[in-house]
Amino acid sequence: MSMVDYETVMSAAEQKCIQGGIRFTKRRKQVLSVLIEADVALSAYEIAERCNAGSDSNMPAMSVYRILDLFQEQNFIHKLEIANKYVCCAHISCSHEHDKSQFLICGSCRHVEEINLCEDAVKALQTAASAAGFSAISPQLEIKGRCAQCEQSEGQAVTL
Amino acid sequence: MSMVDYETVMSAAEQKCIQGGIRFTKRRKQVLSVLIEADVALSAYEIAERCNAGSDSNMPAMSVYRILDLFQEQNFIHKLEIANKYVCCAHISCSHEHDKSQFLICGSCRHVEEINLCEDAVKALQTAASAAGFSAISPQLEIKGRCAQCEQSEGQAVTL
DNA sequence: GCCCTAATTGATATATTGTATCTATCCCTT
DNA sequence: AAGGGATAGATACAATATATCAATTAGGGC
Repeated sequence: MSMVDYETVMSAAEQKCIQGGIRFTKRRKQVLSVLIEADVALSAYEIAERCNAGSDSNMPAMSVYRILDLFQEQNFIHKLEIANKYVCCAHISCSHEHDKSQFLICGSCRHVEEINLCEDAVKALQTAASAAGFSAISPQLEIKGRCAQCEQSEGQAVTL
Repeated sequence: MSMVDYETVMSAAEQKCIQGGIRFTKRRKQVLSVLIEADVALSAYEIAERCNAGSDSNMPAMSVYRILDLFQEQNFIHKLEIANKYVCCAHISCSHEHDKSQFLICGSCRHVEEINLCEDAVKALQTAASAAGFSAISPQLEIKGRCAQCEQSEGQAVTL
């Protein structure tokens, strides 16, 4: 996520770990670093690769999964289920409530924008869900699309 | 999808295949049958299992994937990407344009409802997407939730 | 009807994503 | 320093999906 400041996020994460009685270990720092510096969503195996790229580190994919689980519980990251990939939360260092997360996911370049829908739109979704008998809908909404850059560079060729 | 009539859908599919110069083979009929009769979303391997259940048939999973690809092109089915599962389109036998598909997916029992959002809500999504630089968003929207039945039977235990 | 071609299916291998389980190590507390 | 919980390592395996090439089937022109 290109909009976040590395140091700010890392120290915010560290603070939240301390407050939660959780260690912010070397492994966890590695994983979070990779996610902060990525400007696209990454799979667990891609995260492992990036951790290991050009270094002596040996991050097993299984550790990545464990750390991703922990980070999701802590709201440090989000899993994009339509892509089976992970992104750093755009609001780790804010005091946001994380009561909802809405993502635009570019099907071409995998760039992700975390957006905020207006209340009315969210309510419309909830109303439609209620009408269909769904009393509780997930606060996470994922919308696949095509970012402006890809739209421009590839013209009309839309492969969602 | 419990709301569709088996014969109506099968013959509609057959007609569309003929019109499209595509064969509606035994294999393809098997897969579509299974999807029509399922009231939840199924994975490709689950479809293969059901094709083979209690019969001499030997449907390989690879064939299922090929047929699912074809059916998606023909708009006979939808892939739910947040679940990696497949459902029969609720509108095969209608003359709908299939310009949009919106799904509510129960995270507990996997029951799926294909709904129609009001135009305003759809426009709100598009507006939010445009503001974030996404000029083209997918017409398919997937919302994870919890159906009324699961909500009732499992009380407050929400595991989305 | 027969053959040619294209569509369809069979069969096998492999890639990708994710879970389960058990052991070893680290680090904090006492 | 020792005990114990949190963390990490290691291995196996399950679930989902793609790639590839060969075999078979079905229609269309002769």
